[in-house]
Amino acid sequence: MTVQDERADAARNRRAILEAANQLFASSHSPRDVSMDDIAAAAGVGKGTLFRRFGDRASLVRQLYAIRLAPLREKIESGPPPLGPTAAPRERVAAIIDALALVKLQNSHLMLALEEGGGPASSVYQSPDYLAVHGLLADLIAADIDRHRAAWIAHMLLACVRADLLRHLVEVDRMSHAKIRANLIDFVERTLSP
Amino acid sequence: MTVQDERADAARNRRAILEAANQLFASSHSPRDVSMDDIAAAAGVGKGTLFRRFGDRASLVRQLYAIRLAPLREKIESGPPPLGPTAAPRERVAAIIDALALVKLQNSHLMLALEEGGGPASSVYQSPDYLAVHGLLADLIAADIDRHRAAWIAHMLLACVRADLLRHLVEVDRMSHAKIRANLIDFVERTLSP
DNA sequence: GCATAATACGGACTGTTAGTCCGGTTGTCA
DNA sequence: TGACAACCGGACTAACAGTCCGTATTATGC
Repeated sequence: MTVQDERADAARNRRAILEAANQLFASSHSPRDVSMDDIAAAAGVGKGTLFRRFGDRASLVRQLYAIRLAPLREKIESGPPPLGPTAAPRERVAAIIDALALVKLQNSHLMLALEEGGGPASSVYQSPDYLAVHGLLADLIAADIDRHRAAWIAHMLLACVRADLLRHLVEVDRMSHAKIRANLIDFVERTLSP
Repeated sequence: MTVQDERADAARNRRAILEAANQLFASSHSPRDVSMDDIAAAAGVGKGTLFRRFGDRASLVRQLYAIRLAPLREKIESGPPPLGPTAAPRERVAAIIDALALVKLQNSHLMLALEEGGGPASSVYQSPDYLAVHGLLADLIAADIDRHRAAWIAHMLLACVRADLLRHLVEVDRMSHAKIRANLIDFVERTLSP
């Protein structure tokens, strides 16, 4: 057992917790309805174990989020066009926004938990994930479209795919996923045009 | 004393509570740092009084918000152009977004409290205020720009003036209020152009 | 002024939650 | 197999939103 490996029981519990948390968030109307006690109980694990593994609620949610985002991250970092690095900047920005929207639509429960519960002073905007995608978008926009307003435009595009807005469009405005994505792509293209 | 008037002590306490709450939210880093006990104590009032007047935390925050928003609402409903009803739709939309951003920048503490703490399942998007301004913007956009995408565009424009985004732009990206508003106006105009 | 009833007050109380702590247990390795 | 490090569980704490009811204040009719 090398030093950074966890013990077998620890690994088993970690998986059980992630699984249970994901399940509970998915089947709850609001992330607030899911308490840490609920998650521990559903995972068949003591509360102490849950908190020792994940530190606090926000970290648990972030790990769940990271797991769901990993495939997209992979495609963006080293996949084929239009998401990968060899795509033309303009198409790549549109593809990234569309893919983000898709992931958020498909995992809205988790995304809501992430954007909501963060923690006292923790803004979504300071999370490594937001910073990374914002930085990438800003670079792409700066390279091809508008050097001066790149950071600004990147923020605006990301504001348009916030999980709570998407959720509202789906659940209250009854807009289909397809229509949301079509509108979004159109919107991005207009925004990126001169 | 007519039936809808409140007793003198009740009126005094209501004002004290609103004042104290506003003060506390303004001087706190995050709305979460301000508890209802804090507000009651600062207002020199018992907790029961606070909850009897306002029902719950979300209502209190909404009332504070409504007070700050009242002047703008007034200008939009019956003021002169560019905010009032006689303005050309395109200019009016831009003016409304700009004015909203200004109010939010000037009252960021309250706006954060509103967008954050809402309540279990209460989305910002279902509040009467959001619905009202979204409806107005959608109507204006439908009348003059794009009938088909009006509701969508209105949502996107409002997403761009969310309090937490504005706060991030100010406090982390160190963007000046003037620059934010300039970028925003430019962005809105581009969005509303064919 | 004063009696009276309606109204409002305050703070002790409840229920729930995130997060901590430590005595006991289990897995790993020699 | 034995020893020890890592891990486990759930009782515990602190803090919070929201409730309740005996007491105090206010308006009103006389």
